[in-house]
Amino acid sequence: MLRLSKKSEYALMAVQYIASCDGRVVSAKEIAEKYAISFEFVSKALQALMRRKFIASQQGAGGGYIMLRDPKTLSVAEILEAVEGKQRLVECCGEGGAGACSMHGRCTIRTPLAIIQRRLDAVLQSMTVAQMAFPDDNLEQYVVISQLTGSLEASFSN
Amino acid sequence: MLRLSKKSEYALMAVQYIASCDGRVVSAKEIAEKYAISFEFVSKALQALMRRKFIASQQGAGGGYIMLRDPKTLSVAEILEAVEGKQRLVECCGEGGAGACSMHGRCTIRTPLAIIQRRLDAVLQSMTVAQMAFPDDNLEQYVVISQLTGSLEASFSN
DNA sequence: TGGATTCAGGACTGAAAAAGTCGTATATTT
DNA sequence: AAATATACGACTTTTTCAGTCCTGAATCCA
Repeated sequence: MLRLSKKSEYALMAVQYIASCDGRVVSAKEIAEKYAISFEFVSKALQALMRRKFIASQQGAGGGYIMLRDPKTLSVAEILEAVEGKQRLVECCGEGGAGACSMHGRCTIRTPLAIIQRRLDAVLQSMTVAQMAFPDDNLEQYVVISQLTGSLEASFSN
Repeated sequence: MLRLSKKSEYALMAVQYIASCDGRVVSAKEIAEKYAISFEFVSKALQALMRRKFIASQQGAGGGYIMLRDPKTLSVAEILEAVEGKQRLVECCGEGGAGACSMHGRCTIRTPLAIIQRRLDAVLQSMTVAQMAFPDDNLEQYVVISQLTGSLEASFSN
Protein backbone atom coordinates (compact mmCIF):
# COMPACT_ATOMS: atom_id res chain seq x y z
CA MET A 1 0.00 0.00 0.00
CA LEU A 2 2.74 2.46 0.49
CA ARG A 3 4.88 1.85 -2.53
CA LEU A 4 5.57 4.61 -5.03
CA SER A 5 4.50 3.99 -8.59
CA LYS A 6 7.28 4.09 -11.18
CA LYS A 7 5.76 7.26 -12.54
CA SER A 8 6.05 8.95 -9.14
CA GLU A 9 9.54 7.61 -8.69
CA TYR A 10 10.60 8.99 -12.06
CA ALA A 11 8.92 12.31 -11.34
CA LEU A 12 10.88 12.67 -8.11
CA MET A 13 14.15 11.74 -9.77
CA ALA A 14 13.49 14.06 -12.68
CA VAL A 15 12.53 17.07 -10.62
CA GLN A 16 15.45 16.48 -8.28
CA TYR A 17 17.77 16.40 -11.27
CA ILE A 18 16.29 19.48 -12.91
CA ALA A 19 16.52 21.39 -9.63
CA SER A 20 20.13 20.32 -9.20
CA CYS A 21 20.94 21.65 -12.68
CA ASP A 22 19.83 25.05 -11.45
CA GLY A 23 18.70 27.09 -14.42
CA ARG A 24 20.07 24.89 -17.17
CA VAL A 25 17.55 23.53 -19.65
CA VAL A 26 17.37 19.75 -19.28
CA SER A 27 15.79 17.49 -21.90
CA ALA A 28 13.69 14.44 -21.20
CA LYS A 29 16.17 12.47 -23.25
CA GLU A 30 19.00 13.47 -20.94
CA ILE A 31 17.02 12.42 -17.89
CA ALA A 32 15.98 9.12 -19.44
CA GLU A 33 19.57 8.34 -20.33
CA LYS A 34 21.02 9.41 -17.01
CA TYR A 35 18.69 7.11 -15.09
CA ALA A 36 18.35 4.48 -17.85
CA ILE A 37 14.57 4.65 -17.84
CA SER A 38 11.92 4.84 -20.55
CA PHE A 39 11.99 8.16 -22.35
CA GLU A 40 8.32 8.14 -23.24
CA PHE A 41 7.31 7.21 -19.73
CA VAL A 42 9.37 9.80 -17.91
CA SER A 43 8.10 12.32 -20.43
CA LYS A 44 4.59 11.70 -19.18
CA ALA A 45 5.67 12.45 -15.65
CA LEU A 46 7.40 15.62 -16.80
CA GLN A 47 4.28 16.72 -18.65
CA ALA A 48 2.25 16.31 -15.48
CA LEU A 49 4.72 18.51 -13.61
CA MET A 50 4.56 21.03 -16.40
CA ARG A 51 0.75 21.21 -16.25
CA ARG A 52 1.02 22.11 -12.57
CA LYS A 53 3.63 24.72 -13.49
CA PHE A 54 6.28 23.20 -11.27
CA ILE A 55 8.56 23.19 -14.31
CA ALA A 56 8.45 25.02 -17.64
CA SER A 57 8.97 23.33 -20.98
CA GLN A 58 10.61 24.60 -24.09
CA GLN A 59 9.99 22.85 -27.37
CA GLY A 60 12.34 22.55 -30.33
CA ALA A 61 15.99 21.76 -30.72
CA GLY A 62 17.94 22.52 -27.56
CA GLY A 63 14.67 22.58 -25.65
CA GLY A 64 13.75 20.80 -22.46
CA TYR A 65 12.66 21.68 -18.96
CA ILE A 66 13.65 24.14 -16.24
CA MET A 67 12.37 24.71 -12.72
CA LEU A 68 9.58 27.22 -12.36
CA ARG A 69 8.73 26.76 -8.69
CA ASP A 70 11.28 27.40 -5.96
CA PRO A 71 12.62 23.97 -4.96
CA LYS A 72 12.71 25.18 -1.35
CA THR A 73 8.93 25.42 -1.21
CA LEU A 74 8.05 22.55 -3.53
CA SER A 75 7.18 19.48 -1.49
CA VAL A 76 7.22 15.80 -2.30
CA ALA A 77 3.49 15.82 -1.54
CA GLU A 78 2.87 18.26 -4.39
CA ILE A 79 4.93 16.21 -6.84
CA LEU A 80 3.05 13.03 -5.98
CA GLU A 81 -0.32 14.72 -6.24
CA ALA A 82 0.59 16.18 -9.63
CA VAL A 83 1.45 12.75 -10.96
CA GLU A 84 -1.08 10.51 -9.22
CA GLY A 85 -3.87 12.84 -8.25
CA LYS A 86 -5.04 13.13 -4.67
CA GLN A 87 -4.54 9.74 -3.07
CA ARG A 88 -6.40 8.75 0.08
CA LEU A 89 -6.05 5.70 2.30
CA VAL A 90 -9.74 4.90 1.84
CA GLU A 91 -12.58 6.47 -0.10
CA CYS A 92 -14.22 8.06 2.88
CA CYS A 93 -11.32 10.04 4.25
CA GLY A 94 -11.18 12.27 1.20
CA GLU A 95 -13.16 15.42 0.41
CA GLY A 96 -16.56 13.79 0.23
CA GLY A 97 -16.15 12.45 3.76
CA ALA A 98 -18.52 9.70 4.83
CA GLY A 99 -20.75 10.53 1.88
CA ALA A 100 -18.09 9.39 -0.57
CA CYS A 101 -17.92 5.99 1.09
CA SER A 102 -19.49 3.03 -0.67
CA MET A 103 -20.06 1.38 2.71
CA HIS A 104 -22.50 4.02 3.98
CA GLY A 105 -21.70 4.13 7.65
CA ARG A 106 -21.02 0.42 7.95
CA CYS A 107 -17.34 1.26 7.96
CA THR A 108 -16.01 2.06 11.41
CA ILE A 109 -12.41 2.89 10.65
CA ARG A 110 -13.04 6.24 9.04
CA THR A 111 -12.19 8.51 11.95
CA PRO A 112 -8.89 6.87 12.91
CA LEU A 113 -7.87 6.62 9.26
CA ALA A 114 -8.63 10.28 8.69
CA ILE A 115 -6.23 11.09 11.52
CA ILE A 116 -3.54 8.85 10.06
CA GLN A 117 -4.19 10.41 6.67
CA ARG A 118 -3.45 13.91 7.94
CA ARG A 119 -0.25 12.75 9.56
CA LEU A 120 0.91 11.01 6.39
CA ASP A 121 0.19 14.14 4.39
CA ALA A 122 2.26 16.14 6.85
CA VAL A 123 5.19 13.78 6.34
CA LEU A 124 5.06 14.14 2.58
CA GLN A 125 4.83 17.89 2.93
CA SER A 126 7.85 17.89 5.20
CA MET A 127 10.35 17.05 2.46
CA THR A 128 11.14 19.58 -0.25
CA VAL A 129 12.72 19.23 -3.64
CA ALA A 130 15.55 21.43 -2.43
CA GLN A 131 16.25 19.00 0.39
CA MET A 132 16.37 16.18 -2.13
CA ALA A 133 18.51 18.06 -4.62
CA PHE A 134 20.97 19.69 -2.23
CA PRO A 135 21.35 17.28 0.68
CA ASP A 136 24.59 18.96 1.79
CA ASP A 137 22.71 22.16 2.60
CA ASN A 138 20.62 20.16 5.03
CA LEU A 139 23.20 17.89 6.50
CA GLU A 140 22.74 18.93 10.10
CA GLN A 141 18.98 18.77 9.69
CA TYR A 142 19.30 15.27 8.22
CA VAL A 143 21.28 14.05 11.18
CA VAL A 144 18.85 15.49 13.68
CA ILE A 145 15.95 14.01 11.83
CA SER A 146 17.49 10.60 11.60
CA GLN A 147 17.84 10.60 15.36
CA LEU A 148 14.47 12.06 16.22
CA THR A 149 12.36 10.50 13.55
CA GLY A 150 9.43 12.62 12.68
CA SER A 151 10.35 15.61 14.76
CA LEU A 152 9.89 17.89 11.79
CA GLU A 153 6.28 16.95 11.38
CA ALA A 154 5.52 18.34 14.80
CA SER A 155 6.20 21.81 13.54
CA PHE A 156 3.52 21.55 10.87
CA SER A 157 -0.06 22.43 11.60
CA ASN A 158 -2.45 20.72 9.22
CA MET B 1 0.26 5.08 -3.99
CA LEU B 2 -1.03 5.51 -0.51
CA ARG B 3 -4.31 3.71 -0.70
CA LEU B 4 -5.09 0.77 1.51
CA SER B 5 -5.88 -2.50 -0.20
CA LYS B 6 -9.28 -3.98 0.57
CA LYS B 7 -7.55 -6.76 2.44
CA SER B 8 -5.84 -4.24 4.73
CA GLU B 9 -9.05 -2.32 5.13
CA TYR B 10 -10.92 -5.46 6.13
CA ALA B 11 -8.14 -6.49 8.48
CA LEU B 12 -8.35 -3.16 10.29
CA MET B 13 -12.13 -3.32 10.54
CA ALA B 14 -12.03 -6.92 11.72
CA VAL B 15 -9.39 -6.43 14.36
CA GLN B 16 -11.09 -3.28 15.57
CA TYR B 17 -14.32 -5.20 15.91
CA ILE B 18 -12.76 -8.19 17.65
CA ALA B 19 -11.00 -5.87 20.08
CA SER B 20 -14.25 -4.05 20.79
CA CYS B 21 -15.95 -7.37 21.59
CA ASP B 22 -13.41 -7.78 24.35
CA GLY B 23 -13.02 -11.46 25.08
CA ARG B 24 -16.01 -12.75 23.17
CA VAL B 25 -15.31 -15.23 20.39
CA VAL B 26 -16.21 -13.63 17.06
CA SER B 27 -16.66 -15.63 13.87
CA ALA B 28 -15.56 -14.57 10.41
CA LYS B 29 -19.16 -14.98 9.34
CA GLU B 30 -20.31 -12.43 11.90
CA ILE B 31 -17.70 -9.93 10.74
CA ALA B 32 -18.51 -10.47 7.09
CA GLU B 33 -22.20 -9.91 7.76
CA LYS B 34 -21.72 -6.89 9.99
CA TYR B 35 -19.70 -5.07 7.36
CA ALA B 36 -21.40 -6.69 4.35
CA ILE B 37 -18.13 -7.89 2.88
CA SER B 38 -16.93 -11.16 1.35
CA PHE B 39 -16.66 -13.89 3.96
CA GLU B 40 -13.89 -15.79 2.18
CA PHE B 41 -11.88 -12.66 1.61
CA VAL B 42 -12.06 -11.30 5.13
CA SER B 43 -11.19 -14.82 6.30
CA LYS B 44 -7.88 -14.54 4.48
CA ALA B 45 -7.09 -11.33 6.32
CA LEU B 46 -8.03 -12.95 9.63
CA GLN B 47 -5.79 -15.90 8.87
CA ALA B 48 -2.88 -13.57 8.30
CA LEU B 49 -3.50 -11.93 11.67
CA MET B 50 -3.71 -15.34 13.26
CA ARG B 51 -0.34 -16.39 11.81
CA ARG B 52 1.24 -13.40 13.47
CA LYS B 53 -0.52 -14.33 16.71
CA PHE B 54 -2.36 -11.04 16.95
CA ILE B 55 -5.56 -13.04 17.31
CA ALA B 56 -6.23 -16.65 18.22
CA SER B 57 -8.60 -18.87 16.26
CA GLN B 58 -10.87 -21.60 17.45
CA GLN B 59 -12.24 -24.09 14.98
CA GLY B 60 -15.51 -25.92 15.10
CA ALA B 61 -19.06 -24.91 15.83
CA GLY B 62 -19.21 -21.82 18.00
CA GLY B 63 -15.61 -21.10 17.11
CA GLY B 64 -14.09 -17.91 15.80
CA TYR B 65 -11.44 -15.41 16.82
CA ILE B 66 -10.37 -13.57 19.94
CA MET B 67 -7.67 -11.00 20.61
CA LEU B 68 -4.34 -12.40 21.70
CA ARG B 69 -2.24 -9.25 21.66
CA ASP B 70 -3.09 -6.30 23.88
CA PRO B 71 -4.91 -3.80 21.65
CA LYS B 72 -3.12 -0.99 23.47
CA THR B 73 0.24 -2.10 22.09
CA LEU B 74 -0.88 -3.43 18.72
CA SER B 75 -0.27 -0.80 16.05
CA VAL B 76 -1.79 -0.22 12.64
CA ALA B 77 1.70 -0.68 11.24
CA GLU B 78 1.81 -4.25 12.54
CA ILE B 79 -1.61 -5.06 11.12
CA LEU B 80 -0.65 -3.77 7.70
CA GLU B 81 2.64 -5.60 7.70
CA ALA B 82 0.90 -8.84 8.67
CA VAL B 83 -1.48 -8.56 5.76
CA GLU B 84 0.70 -7.02 3.06
CA GLY B 85 4.21 -7.85 4.12
CA LYS B 86 6.80 -5.15 4.60
CA GLN B 87 5.97 -2.40 2.17
CA ARG B 88 8.55 0.15 1.16
CA LEU B 89 8.25 3.30 -0.93
CA VAL B 90 10.92 1.99 -3.27
CA GLU B 91 12.99 -1.17 -3.45
CA CYS B 92 16.14 0.39 -2.14
CA CYS B 93 14.89 1.85 1.11
CA GLY B 94 14.18 -1.58 2.56
CA GLU B 95 16.54 -3.98 4.33
CA GLY B 96 18.81 -4.66 1.40
CA GLY B 97 19.57 -0.95 1.10
CA ALA B 98 21.17 0.18 -2.13
CA GLY B 99 22.03 -3.42 -2.92
CA ALA B 100 18.36 -4.33 -3.26
CA CYS B 101 17.86 -1.65 -5.88
CA SER B 102 17.52 -2.66 -9.49
CA MET B 103 18.95 0.70 -10.50
CA HIS B 104 22.36 0.07 -8.94
CA GLY B 105 23.30 3.51 -7.78
CA ARG B 106 21.76 5.30 -10.72
CA CYS B 107 18.89 6.21 -8.43
CA THR B 108 19.48 9.40 -6.48
CA ILE B 109 16.36 9.59 -4.38
CA ARG B 110 17.22 6.80 -2.01
CA THR B 111 18.43 8.83 0.94
CA PRO B 112 15.54 11.30 1.08
CA LEU B 113 13.03 8.51 0.55
CA ALA B 114 14.54 6.47 3.35
CA ILE B 115 13.96 9.44 5.63
CA ILE B 116 10.36 9.79 4.49
CA GLN B 117 9.97 6.05 4.92
CA ARG B 118 10.93 6.19 8.57
CA ARG B 119 8.55 9.02 9.22
CA LEU B 120 5.69 7.20 7.53
CA ASP B 121 6.43 4.11 9.58
CA ALA B 122 6.33 6.23 12.73
CA VAL B 123 2.89 7.52 11.77
CA LEU B 124 1.53 4.02 11.27
CA GLN B 125 3.05 2.95 14.56
CA SER B 126 1.44 5.88 16.30
CA MET B 127 -2.10 4.51 16.06
CA THR B 128 -3.10 1.47 18.08
CA VAL B 129 -5.96 -0.95 17.75
CA ALA B 130 -7.18 0.23 21.15
CA GLN B 131 -7.38 3.79 19.86
CA MET B 132 -9.43 2.57 16.92
CA ALA B 133 -11.69 0.34 18.99
CA PHE B 134 -12.29 2.67 21.95
CA PRO B 135 -12.16 6.19 20.55
CA ASP B 136 -13.92 7.59 23.63
CA ASP B 137 -10.98 6.63 25.82
CA ASN B 138 -8.83 8.82 23.64
CA LEU B 139 -11.15 11.70 23.05
CA GLU B 140 -8.93 14.37 24.49
CA GLN B 141 -5.97 12.93 22.66
CA TYR B 142 -7.95 12.92 19.41
CA VAL B 143 -8.79 16.58 19.79
CA VAL B 144 -5.23 17.56 20.53
CA ILE B 145 -4.00 15.55 17.61
CA SER B 146 -6.47 17.01 15.18
CA GLN B 147 -5.19 20.45 16.10
CA LEU B 148 -1.50 19.67 16.16
CA THR B 149 -1.27 17.21 13.34
CA GLY B 150 1.53 14.80 13.80
CA SER B 151 2.57 15.90 17.24
CA LEU B 152 2.37 12.36 18.47
CA GLU B 153 5.02 11.19 16.07
CA ALA B 154 7.54 13.49 17.70
CA SER B 155 7.36 11.43 20.85
CA PHE B 156 8.47 8.32 19.01
CA SER B 157 12.10 7.50 18.55
CA ASN B 158 12.65 5.29 15.52
C1' DT C 1 -21.18 -41.65 15.52
C1' DG C 2 -22.60 -38.31 12.24
C1' DG C 3 -23.91 -34.00 10.76
C1' DA C 4 -23.43 -29.04 11.27
C1' DT C 5 -20.34 -25.43 11.97
C1' DT C 6 -16.12 -23.05 11.58
C1' DC C 7 -11.33 -22.26 10.44
C1' DA C 8 -6.95 -23.28 7.03
C1' DG C 9 -5.20 -22.66 2.94
C1' DG C 10 -4.10 -23.55 -2.00
C1' DA C 11 -5.76 -22.91 -6.80
C1' DC C 12 -8.03 -20.33 -9.82
C1' DT C 13 -10.44 -16.32 -12.32
C1' DG C 14 -11.98 -11.81 -13.83
C1' DA C 15 -11.20 -7.02 -13.56
C1' DA C 16 -8.50 -3.15 -12.91
C1' DA C 17 -4.32 -0.63 -12.54
C1' DA C 18 0.47 0.01 -13.64
C1' DA C 19 4.05 0.21 -16.91
C1' DG C 20 5.49 0.88 -21.17
C1' DT C 21 5.00 1.66 -26.42
C1' DC C 22 3.52 3.90 -30.64
C1' DG C 23 2.06 7.35 -33.67
C1' DT C 24 1.01 11.87 -34.91
C1' DA C 25 1.09 16.75 -34.24
C1' DT C 26 3.39 20.97 -32.99
C1' DA C 27 7.12 24.10 -31.79
C1' DT C 28 11.98 25.63 -32.28
C1' DT C 29 16.66 25.82 -33.87
C1' DT C 30 20.08 25.57 -37.36
C1' DA D 1 14.04 21.85 -45.06
C1' DA D 2 16.04 18.89 -41.66
C1' DA D 3 16.89 17.86 -37.03
C1' DT D 4 15.53 18.12 -32.39
C1' DA D 5 12.05 18.36 -28.66
C1' DT D 6 7.84 18.51 -26.34
C1' DA D 7 2.39 17.25 -26.24
C1' DC D 8 -0.69 13.91 -25.90
C1' DG D 9 -4.09 10.42 -27.01
C1' DA D 10 -4.46 5.51 -28.16
C1' DC D 11 -2.92 1.18 -27.53
C1' DT D 12 -0.67 -3.14 -25.52
C1' DT D 13 1.39 -5.86 -22.11
C1' DT D 14 2.23 -7.11 -17.48
C1' DT D 15 1.18 -7.23 -12.82
C1' DT D 16 -1.64 -6.75 -8.91
C1' DC D 17 -6.05 -6.79 -6.66
C1' DA D 18 -10.26 -8.69 -5.28
C1' DG D 19 -12.91 -12.27 -5.02
C1' DT D 20 -14.37 -17.20 -5.63
C1' DC D 21 -14.06 -22.13 -5.26
C1' DC D 22 -12.74 -26.23 -3.34
C1' DT D 23 -10.82 -29.60 -0.24
C1' DG D 24 -9.40 -30.63 4.33
C1' DA D 25 -9.33 -30.54 9.30
C1' DA D 26 -10.97 -29.34 13.94
C1' DT D 27 -14.82 -28.91 17.11
C1' DC D 28 -19.37 -29.06 18.94
C1' DC D 29 -23.83 -31.07 19.67
C1' DA D 30 -27.52 -34.18 19.21
